[in-house]
Amino acid sequence: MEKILSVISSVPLFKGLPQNQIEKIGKIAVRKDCKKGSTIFSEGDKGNGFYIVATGRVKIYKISLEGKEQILHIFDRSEPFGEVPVFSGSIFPANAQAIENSSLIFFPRDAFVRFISENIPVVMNMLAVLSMRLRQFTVQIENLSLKNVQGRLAGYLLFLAKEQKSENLIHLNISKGQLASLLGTIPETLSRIFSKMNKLELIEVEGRKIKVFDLKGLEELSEHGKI
Amino acid sequence: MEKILSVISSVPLFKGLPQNQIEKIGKIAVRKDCKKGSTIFSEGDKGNGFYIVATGRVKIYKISLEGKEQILHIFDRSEPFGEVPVFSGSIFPANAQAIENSSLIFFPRDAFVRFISENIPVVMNMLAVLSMRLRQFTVQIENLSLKNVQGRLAGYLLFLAKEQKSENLIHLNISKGQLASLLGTIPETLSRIFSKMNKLELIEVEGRKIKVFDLKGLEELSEHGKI
DNA sequence: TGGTTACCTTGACTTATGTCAAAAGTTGAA
DNA sequence: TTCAACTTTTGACATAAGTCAAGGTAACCA
Repeated sequence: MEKILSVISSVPLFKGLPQNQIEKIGKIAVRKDCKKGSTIFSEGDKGNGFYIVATGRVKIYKISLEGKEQILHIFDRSEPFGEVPVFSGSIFPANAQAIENSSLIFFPRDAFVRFISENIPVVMNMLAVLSMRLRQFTVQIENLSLKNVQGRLAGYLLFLAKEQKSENLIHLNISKGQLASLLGTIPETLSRIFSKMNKLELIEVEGRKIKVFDLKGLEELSEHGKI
Repeated sequence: MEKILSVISSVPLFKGLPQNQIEKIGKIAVRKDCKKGSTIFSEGDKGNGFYIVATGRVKIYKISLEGKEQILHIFDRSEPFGEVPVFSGSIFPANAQAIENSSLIFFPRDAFVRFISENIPVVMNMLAVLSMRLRQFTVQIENLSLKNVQGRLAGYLLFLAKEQKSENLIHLNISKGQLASLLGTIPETLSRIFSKMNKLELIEVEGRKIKVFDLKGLEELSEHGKI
């Protein structure tokens, strides 16, 4: 039980809450463990609450009738997901699946709404979370419609480099197949673009490790889709 | 001044507010008139507040370096837009332009935040608004990545038919060029797909009027991208 | 009412990306 | 260690969608 509390108190969503409020919300929370590959919820399911990732990772994705997958987002430790149905309507707009063995904290809708209804700081934090997410989605829509796959990949590599604070060596945190889905393409195309970037001497790919030779070139590619 | 109040009181965002609160928020609001084609804000601008459409229409869009446009959303009467910077960071993530002569109501950030900081119902409404928008964006990302242009157009026509409660005759509320941008394509491609749908005897296009002959076919197209 | 501007359509061509199939590489459990 | 099950790569090919250029239509203003 302490473990839940320690996660809750480290989550930006509950930043600034006094200890007694943290404990209050800890009483609402329920721990759920998910094995890698297990489904957390599916599009159309009734949303009776939302989640926070305690450990592991979760992908949010859509599936076409033909079976093609588009990943909307991958959530890491201490990030909340699945809040949309809490505040609007009641069904999840997408699917969620654990991509690693994960431990989640679940907040049942009614209890949570009751809690925040008297807690302005948390509501304001939640507004900030949703706004950030909207911001990210505008970027994703822009990427899908205004950039080619090469530009999207370059942009993602730059994002990773920044996140990992490493300009020369970056590490893919998901499989290439999943990366393809996140970038809105298929593994074959992604593979071809990787080897193209190799030939252009921008990067060198070795499994999940990527050596970056030409950061400027990647930036160029990310902005114009070509060099 | 009464006009602002009448708009505010009809807006879902402020639904359920008592009259004295409506008046309070009316004192915060500022009216801004925009001619068709005028820019309301640009991506990267500092966001000092958000807007509600009183009359007219506004498009939110992104532009690539090459000049291609992707419309993210078109906002109608009584819909709020530009809230993201109010709650997260400070710059607008996209551009806004009036596509008709429009009258807007502007809410300066600081005064608005001060107001809702003591007004739980409005914050909860705002959470609902942002959640709805996230929902819409997930659909748009799904459309862009998992459907072809034909499928996206079919889906949009079905959406219009529903909105206009008319299964046989629908009316495009934007120019075909703008529709192309909303669907993530270019006018030439859109034009070709319209004439293809004509040949398939699904619809008949006459300017902005579209006669629908085969609703089932459109649904098929929207789901599978082909018949 | 005529003319200018913006909007829309059509045709010929190019290209990025997807499809299908098979080989090569990698991983992990028995 | 070995075999089976994934994952990734490669090749040949198909196709949706974009580009460029030109012509047609509709809309608007003076």
